[in-house]
Amino acid sequence: MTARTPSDSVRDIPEATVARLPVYLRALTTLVDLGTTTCSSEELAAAAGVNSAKLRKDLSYLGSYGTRGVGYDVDYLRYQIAREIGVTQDWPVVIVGIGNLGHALANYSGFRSRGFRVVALLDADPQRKDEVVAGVQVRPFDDLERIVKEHGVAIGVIATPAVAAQDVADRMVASGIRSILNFAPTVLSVPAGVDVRKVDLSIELQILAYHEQRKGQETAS
Amino acid sequence: MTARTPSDSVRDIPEATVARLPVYLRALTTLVDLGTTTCSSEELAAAAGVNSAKLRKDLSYLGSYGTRGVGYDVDYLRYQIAREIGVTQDWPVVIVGIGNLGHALANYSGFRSRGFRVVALLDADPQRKDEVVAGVQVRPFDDLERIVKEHGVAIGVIATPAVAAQDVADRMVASGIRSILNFAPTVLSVPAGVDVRKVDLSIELQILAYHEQRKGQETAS
DNA sequence: CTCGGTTTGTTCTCCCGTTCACAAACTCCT
DNA sequence: AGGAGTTTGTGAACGGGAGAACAAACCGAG
Repeated sequence: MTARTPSDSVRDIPEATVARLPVYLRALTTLVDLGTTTCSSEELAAAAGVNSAKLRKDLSYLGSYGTRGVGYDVDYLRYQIAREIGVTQDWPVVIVGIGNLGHALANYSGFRSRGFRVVALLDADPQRKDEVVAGVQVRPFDDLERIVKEHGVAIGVIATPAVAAQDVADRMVASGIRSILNFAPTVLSVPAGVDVRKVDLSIELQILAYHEQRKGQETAS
Repeated sequence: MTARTPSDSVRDIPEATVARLPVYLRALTTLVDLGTTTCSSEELAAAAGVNSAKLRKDLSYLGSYGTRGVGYDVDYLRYQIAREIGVTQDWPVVIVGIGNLGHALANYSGFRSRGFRVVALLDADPQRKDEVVAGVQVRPFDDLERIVKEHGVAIGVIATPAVAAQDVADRMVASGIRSILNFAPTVLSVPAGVDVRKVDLSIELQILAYHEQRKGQETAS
């Protein structure tokens, strides 16, 4: 991963905790919408689907934002988590590959509501140039570099077929993008300092199939 | 989780390993397409993006399918992993919620090629009843029970808005579905014995944003 | 002010997963 | 046949995360 200098005194939050913070954030937002002003770790844990001890330990990495004997102020805690994750600021994002999945991503409201702004949709197919998806015009892939520079894009989403993914990733890295969310079913190789997260739709199904298969064997024994 | 009886002598594969088997399967399929007949753990690990020691340990849970001094027979190993996961058999699947994401999932070729067959697309909106997506006609949600029974469906995919997800899950469970892949941004509560896996598009982006934010702080310090 | 009830923050222990390192086993060349 | 070179499978050390359990801190009643 990235090297840390000794002077880097930023609190070190465990990776497992980082992965759960967005879940807590969503649960808190739901509670705010319900009009709740205060909640205990037990309640919040139930809403987030985790153990309450785990939740408390996770939150303790951010600081002491609760009150003993009372619980957490929902709105205050929500802001603190949002700030820690970084979704209080605006994150410009480009999506490459406007197939079925690209369409779905461009229209996904969960992005905009969490500080992610889709500034461009790119596709290699010139035929799609005139299309407008979710209020954003599809542009040729070659515009990538210009758009990244112009909007200060740091995060790129790859929703292309597998064969094109590595090329797209290379171009993204060359343009200055340092974080990539990859939906293509390929292992991407990127230089150190660039983060890649992978979402694979069929892998999740295969994991379910494995367990399902075992369930069947169990009842048969 | 599910209770295990003492007589249940099925090899116990660690969860972390199960999650990686589909990755190996895909890497092996790529190698087969390239005409490779044999590969070392080092090569396969590189193709799958993991450590070679981890790969060997993972494979050792399935049995001894390699040859020391030589490596693994690509085609043979591929079949063994596929059999272990259960993708050599046919898995009928229903998708509920034919919005943008449902469309993308229905059209995703990665499902069919791995033993998953979409037998039905369901949507609560009666207006969509006549639509045909990926060669499958959209049907009303109330047909769920009948279709599950008729095709012996064990796996359901939820691609609805968040508010509808819990209801859909309840109906799925009532119909006999025991494995659910949830794309809706909600925590589902299901009875014991039912597996739920969650894919959340915006959570992955938020994790990237967190790391991206820290990168910025680092260069500034 | 004191005491009982409640809830957080944290320590401690246990377990799972990762990685190293090496013996066992196989091939090929001489 | 024997030895050098490879590569697998696994034992053992190591690190991180999960959960239980408890002390510290807060509120409210009397």
